[in-house]
Amino acid sequence: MRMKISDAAAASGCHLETIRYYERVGLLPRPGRTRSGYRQYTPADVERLRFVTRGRDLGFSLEEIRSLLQLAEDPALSCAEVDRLAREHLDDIQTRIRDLQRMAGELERTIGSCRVGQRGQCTILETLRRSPDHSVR
Amino acid sequence: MRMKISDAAAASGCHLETIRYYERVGLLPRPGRTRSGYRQYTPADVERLRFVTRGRDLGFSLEEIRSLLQLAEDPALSCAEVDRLAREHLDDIQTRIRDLQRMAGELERTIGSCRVGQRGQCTILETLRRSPDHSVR
DNA sequence: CTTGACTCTGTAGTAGGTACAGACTCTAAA
DNA sequence: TTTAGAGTCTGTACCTACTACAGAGTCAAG
Repeated sequence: MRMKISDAAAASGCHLETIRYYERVGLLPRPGRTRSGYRQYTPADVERLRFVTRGRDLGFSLEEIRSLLQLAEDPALSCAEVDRLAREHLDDIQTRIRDLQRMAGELERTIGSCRVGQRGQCTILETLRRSPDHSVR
Repeated sequence: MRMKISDAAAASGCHLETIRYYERVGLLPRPGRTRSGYRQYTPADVERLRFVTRGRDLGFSLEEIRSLLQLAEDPALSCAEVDRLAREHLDDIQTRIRDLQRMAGELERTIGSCRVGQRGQCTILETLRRSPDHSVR
């Protein structure tokens, strides 16, 4: 039933040192210990760990996950609040996608216009020297 | 001709403390000083700063920018190496875009299926409890 | 001569971990 | 029984790319 940290790591897909880190920042309750001081994890701990790693996979910050965990434990289950958090996070991700797409677009155009070996001028370096191209933003 | 750090910041669009940081990590040469110890920047320094901030805008890491700066100063201008760096970076950005798009997709589906106020079950929290949905990856 | 804006150095903090060192502990084989 | 190897413990340092001070010195205007 109870397992050591390496087993909890294997069961949750979470790196062993990351588990200790989550405990330190208070995202995981301090687990029980064997007489010799080894941490002992329950299946509930593993579930919580999964919840955290799944949240990380979806790009939530640890603070957001902390809130989600509280909401998940709330018996009065404030679903509207969960919904708000998720929508805000989605907005944030979409902003990041647009930023990266802008970067990718500029890089593609720059790389595309580069004739490797052309004497003297490297268009990529010229792009970096130039001020930003506002026509695309 | 020579200017103080706040003027260099204004001229380059780079935060004042960031300029000192770039100097500390060796991305910017140590500038001259006035008798009283104030840093003095030349237009060439400002150009270099712009190059760095522009690189950052395009998502390059400081290490990548360090390499680009060296290549830019190389009289034998190894354009192929610049090209390789830029393409690798573009690849990296595209990977990040795909990751974020996967997250956004999952979040959208989850949020969409959530009927706020429905008794008992919050689909968003259920998604977090469940193991990842591999059908979409 | 004082006031306020600027600059200096050095250090600490941010997020989300990762990577040790050095000391214990446990298990299995010789 | 001893001993080797694997696992675990705590504590600290490191990573990126900055930002934000504290406390001291400097400069220009009124």
